[in-house]
Amino acid sequence: MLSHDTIWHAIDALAERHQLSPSGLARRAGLDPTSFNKSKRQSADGRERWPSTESIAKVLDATGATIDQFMALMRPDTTRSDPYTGAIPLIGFAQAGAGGFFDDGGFPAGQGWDVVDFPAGAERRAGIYALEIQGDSMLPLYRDGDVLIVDPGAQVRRGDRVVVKTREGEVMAKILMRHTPRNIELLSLNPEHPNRSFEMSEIEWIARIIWASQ
Amino acid sequence: MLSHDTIWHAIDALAERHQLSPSGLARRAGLDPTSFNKSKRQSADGRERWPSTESIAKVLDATGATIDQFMALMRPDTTRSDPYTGAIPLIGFAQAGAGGFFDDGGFPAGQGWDVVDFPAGAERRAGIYALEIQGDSMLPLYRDGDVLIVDPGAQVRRGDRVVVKTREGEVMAKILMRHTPRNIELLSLNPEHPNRSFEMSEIEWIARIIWASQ
DNA sequence: ACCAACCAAGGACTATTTTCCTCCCTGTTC
DNA sequence: GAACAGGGAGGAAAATAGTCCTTGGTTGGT
Repeated sequence: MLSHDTIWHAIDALAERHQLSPSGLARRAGLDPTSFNKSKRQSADGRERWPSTESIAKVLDATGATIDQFMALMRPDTTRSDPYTGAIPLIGFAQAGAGGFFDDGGFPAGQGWDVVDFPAGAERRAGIYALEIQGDSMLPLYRDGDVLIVDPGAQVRRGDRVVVKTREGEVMAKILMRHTPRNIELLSLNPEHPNRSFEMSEIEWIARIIWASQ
Repeated sequence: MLSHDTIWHAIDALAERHQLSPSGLARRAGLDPTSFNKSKRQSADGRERWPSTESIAKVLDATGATIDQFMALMRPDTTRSDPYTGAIPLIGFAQAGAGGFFDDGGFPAGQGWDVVDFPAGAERRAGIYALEIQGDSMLPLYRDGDVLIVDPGAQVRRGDRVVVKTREGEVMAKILMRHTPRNIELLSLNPEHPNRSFEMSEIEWIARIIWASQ
C-alpha cells in the first residue's frame, strides 16, 4: 500500500490538484525545486529513492491538505469516498461476497459500485440534531455512548425508530407500531422493557431516528 | 496533523498494538533495533529527526497495518467516546427530558447543547463505503434496506460491530467478541443464528461499522 | 548466582536524501 | 530577436537518517 510508486504518485497528484508542477509544489513547501525531480526518485544504480517524511509534512502544510486527502491520492481509483465532495461508494450486502469489489485491505475497488451522498443528505436537513445514549436500557440496539442522529421534521411511519417526548417530560427511543390520529403504540427496543401506548394528546413531539453510530 | 510528535507517537502506538517494544517493532521490520531510540528522534543539538518514509513503509508491511490504521494512531482518538466537534447539536438522552431544550415542534432550541460533527467525522476518513442490507437475517438490529457506513481503516475493538469477509467469500455483519492475533470470535446480531469463530488466516478483512441508517 | 535475551541509550560511522549548482528547453514579454 | 521566468534533468556537496557498536538495566530460566 505504502510503496515507492504510490507515494510519488500521490505527490504528483497533490501538485496537480493544486495546479502546480512538482517543482512548483516543492518550492511552495520551502523545499528545493528539484527535490521531486526524476533523478531524485531513483538513483543512478536503479535503487528506489523515497521522499523524507519531513518533506511530506512540509508539502501537506503548504497545500493545506490533510493526511487522509494525501493518502486518498495514493489510491487513484474512483471507488472510494471523496474527501472533497463527500460521496460514498455503495453496494448491496448480497453482492459484497462476490469477488472483485474489494482490494486486499478491504477497501472498495473495481466496478459495480453505486454512490450515496451520506453526509450531505443528512446535514442539508434543517433541524436535525444528535442524541447521545446514556446507560444500557436500550440494549442491544443502542449502547451507552452511541450517538443518534434525529430528524424532527421527518415523516414517521410504522416500523420507524423514533424518539418520543411526552408532555410529562419523558424522552424515549422506541419503534413505532401503530400511529392513528388519536393514539400511538410504541414497541420497546429492549425486550425486557414493556411496550408503551399513548394518547396523542400526551405526546409533545415525535422525531425520527435517521442514523445511529455503531 | 503530520508532525514530528504525532508520527513518533504513532510508531510507539503501533508497536504497543502489536505487543512489541519500539525496538522489537524495528527489528521485525528488518530495521536496526535502535532505529527508534530516543537519540534517533532528536539530534544532539535539539533538531528534530524524522523517520524515513521507507522505514514507515517497512513497519506497516511488517505489522500488516494499513496506512489508514497508522494514521488513525496519529489522531488523538477517533473512538466513539470522543467528543466530536462540528455541525450538529448534541444532547444526552437523560437531559433531553428536562425542559428548555426543544421548541414546540421538537426542534432543538435553547442553551445547553453540545455539538457533533457527524458528516465530517465520517467523510474525512478515506476508504469508507456504504453497504445496503438485504433480507431479514440481521434483525432486529439491521433491517432490509438499511444502509451501513463502513470504515475498513478503523481500528476494531471488542464490542464493535464489524463487517467481516472470509477468504471463502462470505460477508457477514457481527459483533466482535474476541480478537487475538491468531483468531477472532464473532457474536451474531440475530440470536437465531449461531456465533462464529475464525482463524485470522481465514479472514480476508475486517471493517468497522461506524453508522447505520435507521 | 550465573547466563541469556531483550530493551534502551548514545557515539561513531555509513548510507541516503536534500540542497546547490549548472545546463537545456519552452513560452512570454518587450 | 533578446531577456526572462519556469520547468525538468543531472552531478557534487551538504545535511540527515540508519547501522553498528558499546554500555547498562531488567527479566526469566537453570
